[in-house]
Parts: sequence; structure tokens; C-alpha cells
Amino acid sequence: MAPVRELTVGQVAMRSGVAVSALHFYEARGLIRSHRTSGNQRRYSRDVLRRVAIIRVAQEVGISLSEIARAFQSLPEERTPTREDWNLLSTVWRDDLDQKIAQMKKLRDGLTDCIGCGCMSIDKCPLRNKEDRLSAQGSGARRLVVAR
Amino acid sequence: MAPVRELTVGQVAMRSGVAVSALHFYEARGLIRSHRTSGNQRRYSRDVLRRVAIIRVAQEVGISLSEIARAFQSLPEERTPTREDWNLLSTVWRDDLDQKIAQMKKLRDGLTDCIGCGCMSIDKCPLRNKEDRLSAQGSGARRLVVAR
DNA sequence: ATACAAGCTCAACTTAACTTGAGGTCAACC
DNA sequence: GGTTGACCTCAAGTTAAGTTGAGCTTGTAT
Repeated sequence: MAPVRELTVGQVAMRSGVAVSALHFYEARGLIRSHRTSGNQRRYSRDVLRRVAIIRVAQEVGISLSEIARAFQSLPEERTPTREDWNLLSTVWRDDLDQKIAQMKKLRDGLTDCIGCGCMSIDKCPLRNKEDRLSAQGSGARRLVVAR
Repeated sequence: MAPVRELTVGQVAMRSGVAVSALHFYEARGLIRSHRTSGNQRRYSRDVLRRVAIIRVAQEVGISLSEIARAFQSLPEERTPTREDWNLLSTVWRDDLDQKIAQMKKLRDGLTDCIGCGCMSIDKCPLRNKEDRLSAQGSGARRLVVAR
């Protein structure tokens, strides 16, 4: 069979490992795009597979769909993204990941040193400082705001 | 004023930086425990602060409350956890975190190598292999969960 | 003694990220 | 040319992790 240029939802679902309903959902959220056949069925260009792969990966590391959508706005609307386009995105994600990895390492070490240490003063605990990270100033001030 | 042995919800909320409603919620989920005064008000022992700190930290790295609850089951019900108890938990978490960090690094490198590379064959992409184990999951929101 | 802040319960609402279902259309194979 | 499977839309349901609010009780400072 000659290589098919366009993909149906079912094909994208199968190849990306994502449910059809999820693809509809991503489209509604502006994460992917499709055009319609005369019979109103979706057809996708190949680069949707890459988009979906990136969506899944980004989600796995805890990035929300809206953040992904925002990052995707750097991609061209009409033409298929070039390597340069993806590279730009990659840079953005990589910084994010580096940051998250660093944070996790700190947490891991904090857990080992602090949870295991048996100390009773939560206030001095390095773990606590993580939560204050946005309100680091204002001595002794306690914010009731949940980060995130 | 002499050091107060027991804490009210409000005090725990203030010291832990978590809302009162969240504490009620954690209690309903079996993550923390309290006993009641004659007037039916909650009183907490000091180690609840540590529990809450751990809950927050674990959540920050994407561990769900039910997973935290499961891990907490290794802690003693009645007596205040000793250093040994916490150490055990710490070991469990540390392994989890090590695993997550490793996963993230792989993803980061995958992103650099794969998203940026401009290659069009998603099938061969290292990123793809990650997703297959996710595809056969239940309904509802999917949180970041470490594969075991 | 009384005001009023803090607590209590329980139900309903919220957001994210989807899934499920109902009711109807499209297309491809025999 | 019919039936079967893939699609379509839209509404409603689901799970996680809480928050908000109503209506009522407790505890404490003056």
C-alpha cells in the first residue's frame, strides 16, 4: 500500500497509544489540529503524532495541558513544524526538566536527611523551606497559600 | 505559657501551611489521625506535623494521596513513630524518587535527542516506548504515577 | 455572662483530564 | 445494497484533591 498522507482519528489513536476521545479532547483544547473530509471526519497530518507524543511525555513529568498548550504556541499554525521549531520547544522543556530534576534531588536528600533524622522540629526542617519558597522574605511570616 | 502537648486543627493548619479543610480531608482519607475532646473537637499529637510535611512533599513530586496512605501503613497506629519507623518510610520514598529522577533524566535526554532531532519516525522514537504501558488504564484523571 | 472566633458535619461545588453513552452518519467490503 | 465498524456531536459521569457554605456547637476573652 502506498504511504497514506493523512491519518484518521483511529489511526492516530492506535499509533499514539491515546484514546480517540482523548484526541477529540486535545483538539478541543487546541493542542492538536485536524481538517475535515467532505463527510465531516477528521484527518490529521503526520506531525500530529509527534505532538501527541510530546503531550504524553510532558504530562508524565507533571506538566499540565494548559502549559503544554502555551508552549505549543511557539509552533507554526499552518506549516508542518521544522526541526528548528521543535528544537525551540525542546529547549523550553529541557530547562523545565532540569529544574524539576534538581528539585527532586533536593527533596530526596531532604527526605533522607530529615525524615530519617528523628528530629522533632518541623520548623527548622529543610523540607519546610520548600513550601515557603515563594514567601522567603518576611521573617517568621506564615503564608497559608498552597503553591501550585 | 507551658508547651502545649496537643494541637487544634487551626494550630496544625497554621504550622503546616495547610488549610483546615485539607486536614479534615486527610483525616477522612486515613492519612492523619486525631482524637476528640469532650466537646467533639479534634486534637492532634505533634507528629501530625511531620506527617503533613511528608504528605506535601510527596505530593509535590507527584505521588498521589492513596500511594502516600499506602506507604503510611507501615507506620504504627497507636504510638508516635520512632526514628526507625520514619527511616523505613524514608527508604521507600528514596527508592521511588531515585526511580522518578532516572525516568526524568531519560525523558529529558529523549527530548533533546528525539524531539529536537527532526526525525519523522515516531515509532522508533525512544519516547514511544514509555507510553505503551500507560495506554491500558482506567477512566478519569490520570495522575503522574511511577511504574513499578 | 455573653459575644464571637474557632470547630463540627455534611452536601455541593471546582478543576483537570478524560471516559462513557446516546443517537445518528459515513464508508468499505461482500 | 446492506450490514458492520469507524466517525460524529453533545451531554453527563468519573477521579483526585480539595474548597465553600449553611447551620449548629464550643471555648475563651472581656
